[in-house]
Amino acid sequence: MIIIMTGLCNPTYSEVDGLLELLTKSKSLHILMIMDRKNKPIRFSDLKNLVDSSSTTVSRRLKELEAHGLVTRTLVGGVGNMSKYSITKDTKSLRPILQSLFDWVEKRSKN
Amino acid sequence: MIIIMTGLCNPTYSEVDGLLELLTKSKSLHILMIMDRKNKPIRFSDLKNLVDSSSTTVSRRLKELEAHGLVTRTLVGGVGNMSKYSITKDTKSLRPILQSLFDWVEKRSKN
DNA sequence: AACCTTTGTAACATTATTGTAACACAAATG
DNA sequence: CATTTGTGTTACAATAATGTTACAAAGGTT
Repeated sequence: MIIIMTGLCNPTYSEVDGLLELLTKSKSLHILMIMDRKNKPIRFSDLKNLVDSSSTTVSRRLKELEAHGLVTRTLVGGVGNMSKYSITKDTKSLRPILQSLFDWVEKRSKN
Repeated sequence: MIIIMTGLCNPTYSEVDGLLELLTKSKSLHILMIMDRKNKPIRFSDLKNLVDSSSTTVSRRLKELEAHGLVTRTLVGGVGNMSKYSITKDTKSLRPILQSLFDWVEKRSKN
Protein backbone atom coordinates (compact mmCIF):
# COMPACT_ATOMS: atom_id res chain seq x y z
CA MET A 1 0.00 0.00 0.00
CA ILE A 2 1.65 3.19 -1.12
CA ILE A 3 0.51 6.56 0.05
CA ILE A 4 1.09 9.77 -1.76
CA MET A 5 0.77 13.30 -0.56
CA THR A 6 -1.37 15.75 -2.37
CA GLY A 7 -1.11 19.00 -0.45
CA LEU A 8 1.92 21.18 -0.77
CA CYS A 9 2.24 22.78 2.64
CA ASN A 10 -0.19 20.80 4.73
CA PRO A 11 0.34 17.36 3.27
CA THR A 12 -2.73 15.18 3.28
CA TYR A 13 -2.33 11.50 2.63
CA SER A 14 -4.44 9.96 -0.03
CA GLU A 15 -4.36 6.50 -1.34
CA VAL A 16 -4.48 5.96 -5.02
CA ASP A 17 -5.85 2.45 -5.23
CA GLY A 18 -2.59 0.76 -5.91
CA LEU A 19 -1.79 2.40 -9.21
CA LEU A 20 1.45 3.97 -8.04
CA GLU A 21 2.28 0.72 -6.30
CA LEU A 22 1.73 -1.13 -9.55
CA LEU A 23 3.94 1.30 -11.44
CA THR A 24 6.76 0.76 -8.98
CA LYS A 25 6.55 -2.99 -9.26
CA SER A 26 9.38 -4.54 -11.17
CA LYS A 27 9.00 -4.61 -14.95
CA SER A 28 5.89 -2.42 -15.03
CA LEU A 29 7.66 0.65 -16.32
CA HIS A 30 9.78 -1.43 -18.61
CA ILE A 31 6.73 -3.08 -20.15
CA LEU A 32 5.03 0.25 -20.70
CA MET A 33 8.13 1.77 -22.24
CA ILE A 34 8.52 -1.13 -24.65
CA MET A 35 4.91 -0.87 -25.74
CA ASP A 36 5.13 2.85 -26.16
CA ARG A 37 8.26 2.52 -28.26
CA LYS A 38 6.86 -0.19 -30.45
CA ASN A 39 3.72 1.85 -31.00
CA LYS A 40 1.81 -1.13 -32.28
CA PRO A 41 0.54 -4.28 -30.64
CA ILE A 42 3.24 -6.60 -29.42
CA ARG A 43 3.10 -10.32 -28.92
CA PHE A 44 3.46 -11.96 -25.57
CA SER A 45 6.61 -13.84 -26.47
CA ASP A 46 8.33 -10.78 -27.88
CA LEU A 47 7.49 -8.83 -24.77
CA LYS A 48 8.74 -11.63 -22.56
CA ASN A 49 12.05 -11.72 -24.38
CA LEU A 50 12.49 -7.97 -24.14
CA VAL A 51 11.77 -7.65 -20.45
CA ASP A 52 13.72 -10.80 -19.72
CA SER A 53 11.50 -12.31 -17.05
CA SER A 54 9.65 -15.54 -16.64
CA SER A 55 6.37 -15.93 -18.47
CA THR A 56 4.64 -16.11 -15.11
CA THR A 57 5.83 -12.69 -14.10
CA VAL A 58 5.11 -11.09 -17.45
CA SER A 59 1.68 -12.65 -17.51
CA ARG A 60 0.86 -11.49 -14.01
CA ARG A 61 2.11 -7.98 -14.60
CA LEU A 62 0.16 -7.71 -17.84
CA LYS A 63 -2.99 -8.75 -16.06
CA GLU A 64 -2.46 -6.11 -13.42
CA LEU A 65 -1.74 -3.43 -15.99
CA GLU A 66 -4.81 -4.50 -17.92
CA ALA A 67 -6.93 -4.43 -14.78
CA HIS A 68 -5.89 -0.82 -14.27
CA GLY A 69 -6.67 0.02 -17.86
CA LEU A 70 -3.08 0.85 -18.74
CA VAL A 71 -2.84 -1.91 -21.30
CA THR A 72 -5.25 -3.56 -23.66
CA ARG A 73 -5.20 -7.12 -24.81
CA THR A 74 -6.67 -8.18 -28.11
CA LEU A 75 -7.00 -11.70 -29.35
CA VAL A 76 -5.47 -12.09 -32.75
CA GLY A 77 -5.96 -15.79 -33.29
CA GLY A 78 -3.50 -17.78 -35.28
CA VAL A 79 -1.15 -20.19 -33.60
CA GLY A 80 -2.22 -20.82 -30.03
CA ASN A 81 -4.85 -18.15 -29.55
CA MET A 82 -2.24 -15.54 -30.18
CA SER A 83 -2.86 -12.27 -28.42
CA LYS A 84 -1.31 -8.88 -28.63
CA TYR A 85 -0.86 -6.13 -26.13
CA SER A 86 -0.60 -2.40 -26.43
CA ILE A 87 -0.85 0.56 -24.11
CA THR A 88 -4.05 2.50 -24.13
CA LYS A 89 -4.14 5.83 -25.88
CA ASP A 90 -4.63 7.44 -22.52
CA THR A 91 -1.51 5.89 -21.12
CA LYS A 92 0.69 7.45 -23.74
CA SER A 93 0.60 10.69 -21.79
CA LEU A 94 2.63 8.93 -19.13
CA ARG A 95 5.55 8.54 -21.45
CA PRO A 96 7.12 12.01 -21.27
CA ILE A 97 6.94 11.85 -17.50
CA LEU A 98 8.71 8.52 -17.36
CA GLN A 99 11.20 9.73 -19.91
CA SER A 100 12.14 12.71 -17.77
CA LEU A 101 12.45 10.42 -14.77
CA PHE A 102 14.74 8.08 -16.67
CA ASP A 103 16.75 11.02 -17.96
CA TRP A 104 17.19 12.31 -14.44
CA VAL A 105 18.31 8.90 -13.22
CA GLU A 106 20.73 8.48 -16.08
CA LYS A 107 22.24 11.92 -15.67
CA ARG A 108 22.48 11.35 -11.93
CA SER A 109 24.24 8.04 -12.37
CA LYS A 110 26.98 9.54 -14.47
CA ASN A 111 28.25 11.89 -11.76
CA MET B 1 18.16 -5.33 -11.65
CA ILE B 2 16.20 -2.84 -13.67
CA ILE B 3 17.08 -1.99 -17.19
CA ILE B 4 16.08 1.14 -18.97
CA MET B 5 16.13 1.98 -22.60
CA THR B 6 17.91 5.00 -23.91
CA GLY B 7 17.45 4.97 -27.64
CA LEU B 8 14.20 6.01 -29.21
CA CYS B 9 13.93 3.84 -32.28
CA ASN B 10 16.68 1.32 -31.73
CA PRO B 11 16.38 0.79 -28.03
CA THR B 12 19.65 -0.01 -26.33
CA TYR B 13 19.57 -1.42 -22.85
CA SER B 14 21.66 0.27 -20.27
CA GLU B 15 21.86 -0.41 -16.63
CA VAL B 16 21.88 2.48 -14.25
CA ASP B 17 23.53 0.95 -11.22
CA GLY B 18 20.41 0.39 -9.22
CA LEU B 19 19.28 3.97 -8.86
CA LEU B 20 15.98 3.47 -10.64
CA GLU B 21 15.54 0.24 -8.77
CA LEU B 22 16.08 2.07 -5.51
CA LEU B 23 13.56 4.73 -6.46
CA THR B 24 10.94 2.10 -7.16
CA LYS B 25 11.51 0.38 -3.85
CA SER B 26 8.75 0.90 -1.35
CA LYS B 27 8.92 4.07 0.70
CA SER B 28 11.77 5.60 -1.29
CA LEU B 29 9.63 8.12 -3.10
CA HIS B 30 7.60 8.77 0.01
CA ILE B 31 10.72 9.53 2.04
CA LEU B 32 12.06 11.88 -0.58
CA MET B 33 8.72 13.67 -0.86
CA ILE B 34 8.49 14.14 2.88
CA MET B 35 11.97 15.57 3.05
CA ASP B 36 11.38 17.84 0.13
CA ARG B 37 8.18 19.15 1.68
CA LYS B 38 9.71 19.71 5.07
CA ASN B 39 12.59 21.56 3.45
CA LYS B 40 14.71 21.28 6.56
CA PRO B 41 16.38 18.35 8.29
CA ILE B 42 13.99 15.82 9.75
CA ARG B 43 14.55 13.47 12.63
CA PHE B 44 14.56 9.74 12.23
CA SER B 45 11.57 9.18 14.47
CA ASP B 46 9.46 11.81 12.73
CA LEU B 47 10.28 10.30 9.39
CA LYS B 48 9.46 6.84 10.62
CA ASN B 49 6.06 7.98 11.84
CA LEU B 50 5.26 9.70 8.58
CA VAL B 51 6.16 6.82 6.30
CA ASP B 52 4.58 4.35 8.67
CA SER B 53 7.06 1.52 8.42
CA SER B 54 9.27 -0.34 10.82
CA SER B 55 12.44 1.35 11.94
CA THR B 56 14.38 -1.40 10.25
CA THR B 57 12.92 -0.62 6.88
CA VAL B 58 13.27 3.13 7.26
CA SER B 59 16.83 2.73 8.44
CA ARG B 60 17.73 0.45 5.59
CA ARG B 61 16.11 2.68 2.99
CA LEU B 62 17.82 5.76 4.36
CA LYS B 63 21.16 4.05 4.13
CA GLU B 64 20.52 3.14 0.52
CA LEU B 65 19.40 6.64 -0.33
CA GLU B 66 22.44 8.04 1.43
CA ALA B 67 24.73 5.62 -0.40
CA HIS B 68 23.37 6.96 -3.67
CA GLY B 69 23.86 10.52 -2.52
CA LEU B 70 20.16 11.34 -2.57
CA VAL B 71 20.05 12.04 1.14
CA THR B 72 22.48 13.42 3.67
CA ARG B 73 22.69 12.53 7.31
CA THR B 74 24.05 14.90 9.88
CA LEU B 75 24.63 14.15 13.52
CA VAL B 76 22.96 16.67 15.72
CA GLY B 77 23.78 15.23 19.13
CA GLY B 78 21.39 15.55 21.98
CA VAL B 79 19.40 12.62 23.24
CA GLY B 80 20.64 9.42 21.77
CA ASN B 81 23.07 10.72 19.15
CA MET B 82 20.21 12.40 17.42
CA SER B 83 20.64 12.62 13.67
CA LYS B 84 18.74 14.41 11.01
CA TYR B 85 18.20 13.70 7.38
CA SER B 86 17.57 15.87 4.39
CA ILE B 87 17.67 15.50 0.66
CA THR B 88 20.68 16.84 -1.14
CA LYS B 89 20.37 20.08 -3.06
CA ASP B 90 20.90 18.12 -6.21
CA THR B 91 18.02 15.82 -5.48
CA LYS B 92 15.53 18.64 -5.31
CA SER B 93 15.47 18.71 -9.10
CA LEU B 94 13.79 15.33 -8.93
CA ARG B 95 10.78 16.80 -7.20
CA PRO B 96 8.90 18.30 -10.16
CA ILE B 97 9.31 15.05 -12.02
CA LEU B 98 7.88 13.01 -9.18
CA GLN B 99 5.14 15.55 -8.73
CA SER B 100 4.05 15.20 -12.34
CA LEU B 101 4.11 11.45 -11.97
CA PHE B 102 1.96 11.61 -8.85
CA ASP B 103 -0.40 14.04 -10.55
CA TRP B 104 -0.77 11.69 -13.46
CA VAL B 105 -1.49 8.77 -11.18
CA GLU B 106 -3.99 10.75 -9.19
CA LYS B 107 -5.80 12.05 -12.22
CA ARG B 108 -5.81 8.56 -13.71
CA SER B 109 -7.27 7.05 -10.57
CA LYS B 110 -10.22 9.37 -10.57
CA ASN B 111 -11.58 8.20 -13.91
C1' DA C 1 23.76 6.94 40.01
C1' DA C 2 19.58 5.09 38.17
C1' DC C 3 16.53 5.69 34.62
C1' DC C 4 14.46 7.50 30.33
C1' DT C 5 14.54 8.64 25.43
C1' DT C 6 16.20 8.29 20.77
C1' DT C 7 18.73 6.15 17.24
C1' DG C 8 19.76 2.65 15.20
C1' DT C 9 21.27 -2.58 14.39
C1' DA C 10 21.30 -7.81 14.51
C1' DA C 11 19.01 -12.14 14.52
C1' DC C 12 15.18 -14.33 13.50
C1' DA C 13 10.17 -14.97 11.82
C1' DT C 14 6.91 -13.78 8.53
C1' DT C 15 5.23 -12.38 4.22
C1' DA C 16 5.58 -11.14 -0.62
C1' DT C 17 7.60 -11.80 -5.05
C1' DT C 18 9.64 -14.42 -8.49
C1' DG C 19 11.14 -18.47 -10.86
C1' DT C 20 10.52 -23.46 -12.42
C1' DA C 21 8.34 -27.24 -14.31
C1' DA C 22 4.47 -29.27 -15.93
C1' DC C 23 0.57 -28.75 -18.27
C1' DA C 24 -4.00 -27.36 -21.07
C1' DC C 25 -5.73 -25.22 -25.00
C1' DA C 26 -5.98 -24.08 -29.78
C1' DA C 27 -4.48 -23.58 -34.19
C1' DA C 28 -1.23 -24.54 -37.84
C1' DT C 29 1.68 -28.08 -40.08
C1' DG C 30 3.15 -32.28 -42.14
C1' DC D 1 -4.41 -37.14 -37.08
C1' DA D 2 -0.16 -36.83 -34.61
C1' DT D 3 3.22 -33.07 -33.93
C1' DT D 4 4.65 -28.62 -33.23
C1' DT D 5 4.15 -23.82 -31.71
C1' DG D 6 2.60 -20.06 -28.86
C1' DT D 7 -0.15 -18.48 -24.94
C1' DG D 8 -0.81 -18.61 -20.80
C1' DT D 9 -1.99 -20.87 -15.98
C1' DT D 10 -1.24 -23.72 -11.77
C1' DA D 11 1.26 -25.71 -8.06
C1' DC D 12 5.26 -25.66 -5.83
C1' DA D 13 10.16 -24.11 -4.75
C1' DA D 14 13.35 -20.55 -4.08
C1' DT D 15 14.41 -15.95 -3.17
C1' DA D 16 13.73 -11.27 -1.52
C1' DA D 17 11.60 -7.85 1.39
C1' DT D 18 9.61 -6.66 5.58
C1' DG D 19 8.33 -6.91 10.37
C1' DT D 20 9.36 -8.23 15.33
C1' DT D 21 11.90 -8.49 19.20
C1' DA D 22 15.70 -7.60 21.79
C1' DC D 23 19.40 -4.93 22.47
C1' DA D 24 23.50 -1.43 22.57
C1' DA D 25 25.05 3.24 22.77
C1' DA D 26 24.80 7.85 24.36
C1' DG D 27 23.08 11.92 25.94
C1' DG D 28 19.30 13.86 29.07
C1' DT D 29 16.56 13.87 33.61
C1' DT D 30 15.56 13.34 38.43
